[in-house]
Amino acid sequence: MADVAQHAGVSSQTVSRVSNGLTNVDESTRDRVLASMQALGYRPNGAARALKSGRFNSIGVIMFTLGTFGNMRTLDAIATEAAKADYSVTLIPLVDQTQGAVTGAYRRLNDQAVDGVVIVFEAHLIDRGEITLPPGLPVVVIDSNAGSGYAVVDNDQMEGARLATQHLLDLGHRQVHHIAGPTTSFSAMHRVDSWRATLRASGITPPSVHHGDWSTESGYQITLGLAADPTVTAIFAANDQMALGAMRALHQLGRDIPGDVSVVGYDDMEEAHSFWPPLTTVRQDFHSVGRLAMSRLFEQIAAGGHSSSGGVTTVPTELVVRESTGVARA
Amino acid sequence: MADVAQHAGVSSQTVSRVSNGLTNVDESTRDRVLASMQALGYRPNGAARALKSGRFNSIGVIMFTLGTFGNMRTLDAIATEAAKADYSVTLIPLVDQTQGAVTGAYRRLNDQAVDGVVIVFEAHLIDRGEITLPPGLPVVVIDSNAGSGYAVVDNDQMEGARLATQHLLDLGHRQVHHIAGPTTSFSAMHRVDSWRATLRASGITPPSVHHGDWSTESGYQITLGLAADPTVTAIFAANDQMALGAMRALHQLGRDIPGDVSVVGYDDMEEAHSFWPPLTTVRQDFHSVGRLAMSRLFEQIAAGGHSSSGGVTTVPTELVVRESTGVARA
DNA sequence: CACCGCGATGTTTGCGTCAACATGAGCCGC
DNA sequence: GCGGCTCATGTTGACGCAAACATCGCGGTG
Repeated sequence: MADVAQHAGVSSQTVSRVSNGLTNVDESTRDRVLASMQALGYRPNGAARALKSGRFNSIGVIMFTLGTFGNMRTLDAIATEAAKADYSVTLIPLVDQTQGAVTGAYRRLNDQAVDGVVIVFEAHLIDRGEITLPPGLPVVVIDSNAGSGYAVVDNDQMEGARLATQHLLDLGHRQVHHIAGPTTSFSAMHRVDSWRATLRASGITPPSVHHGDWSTESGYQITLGLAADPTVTAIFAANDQMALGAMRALHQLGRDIPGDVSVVGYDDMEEAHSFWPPLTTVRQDFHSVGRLAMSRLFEQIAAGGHSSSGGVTTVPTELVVRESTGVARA
Repeated sequence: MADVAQHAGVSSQTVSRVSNGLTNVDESTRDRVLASMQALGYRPNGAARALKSGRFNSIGVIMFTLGTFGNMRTLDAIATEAAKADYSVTLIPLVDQTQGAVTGAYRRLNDQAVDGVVIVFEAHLIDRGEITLPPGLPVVVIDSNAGSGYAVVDNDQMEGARLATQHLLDLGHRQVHHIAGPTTSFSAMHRVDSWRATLRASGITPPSVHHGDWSTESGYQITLGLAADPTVTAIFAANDQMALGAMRALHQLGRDIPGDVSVVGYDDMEEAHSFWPPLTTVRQDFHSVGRLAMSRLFEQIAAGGHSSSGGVTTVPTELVVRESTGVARA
């Protein structure tokens, strides 16, 4: 900066003013400074600026895996929103759920300069004390609803599962089987609860639940078992991948979809409308989740990080009916 | 930091030494300092550290979209590698390809403190001068091979397309049709070139190419047109999504896969083995790409960012044969 | 016993920037 | 014509940390 100042024949403070776009600089001086900046290839040092201002214009995102459709879409939305507000996004991946990995992320979080964090994973790890956040740091949790004091933004899991289950009942199916996500996932457990409640509301005793691990393979294996029973006519899978695996198993067993068995997924990933048959599924609005998470985070940052508003913001879900569901056989 | 020093009855420099894990501190002193740090909830200020050291322990990733399978897998690998080396990853999304968006990212890049950047998009934008990187900043480009002076890491697109095409020829198909990615993508164009070359090597005149936009929908639409011609027995799609769309169109038209038409994809996304039928595809090793990109970037960082080694590192691809391809009808 | 060396710790200084205050030149109005 | 005002610009100091250097105490050595 001093070099630029000398080159332009002004003081460094004037360079600072130009670089920050302040108005009280004479136009000719501004031009001269800009030219010098160009000539010397000057770029402001973000670290020094952050040091002075105490703001980093950066938010951290903590997640276990980029591998799931939902996380990815959420991250995309967060990054987009952050960019609009002139914030950058720093990724803090947790390689696995062991204590060591969590501790490492914690250290990286501390070292790193962020104004706030978004946690995209099951927050019970926080509750169980397996991860500790610096006090006073603005935090928003996505895709979970631990009873923690943190702000939470989530898709309406209860409503989504209800819509899916009710849709199958409305088509005349007498029973709806559920391929759930892992028991460690709050989202998965909410969908299970809501599926059960919806069946009970229609006077149906819920069958036993089958837990997969979100993968197509687990959906395939579980369905191979389920479909051995010819009375099974309706399957609700907790995500589109497991629904895809289920459909593969049904195809392989020669069962017609939806003639013999109806299948509903969850997520509405891009590919779902091109599955064979096109998949009826519950659309999650990840973009809104990301947007709302960011706006709640920005609120906290603006408030100095002291408003520990632990409310839950819920984003509505929507059933998308395609061709993998049909009326039950008579 | 001063507070901690006073609380522990030492100088701030000793606190600094403890915080950086230097060895020349008496054990009792270290314990005392650590206790004080805990008690006062002290966490080091990354900005100040970066300011002093000139290192940010952070690398930037520039990408247009998180929405494609390949980008997401690559990002995952990069984040994992970075974490191992104690670097964090800062996302710099480019909302669209307009000049404005690129300029915005450029500004953000300058403001942001990064030790190097990985560019995950078509680098011809750099060549065309639509984006300018600060001189001396270590750069690695992924998924492209612009003739720019930058280090490039990429999957072996030529080999992958050759494997796919040759596989279909080996099965006895007399002609292989290609659903390509958009013309703006280097990867897509390489696959086109290699597909053509492989056909010509067998004395076959390549048919006209059809460009999709990577989406299932575009694969579906193009295949609807292609399959109107009953002599079409083999389709090679430039990614798995378009292959999925192609299979949907074929199902809809009542064509058997692979009895009537064989389909090959590209990427080997998780879901591909659960498509119906399970998709024969070319597996790209995104993890290796991310790993190699990071190691080349770290080399440059270690060398002070001055080694503009513009070499291309190629990662081998592999054909995964499943059930969407079969011998040609007699 | 004077001296050296070494390891633990303290002191000083400056990284690049910007807020706060200081300066100084031009302008207005009475 | 001079006080007071505005606006452009310069000067100073501080943000939190760590490199470089200074100091201190202790044990060993000739």
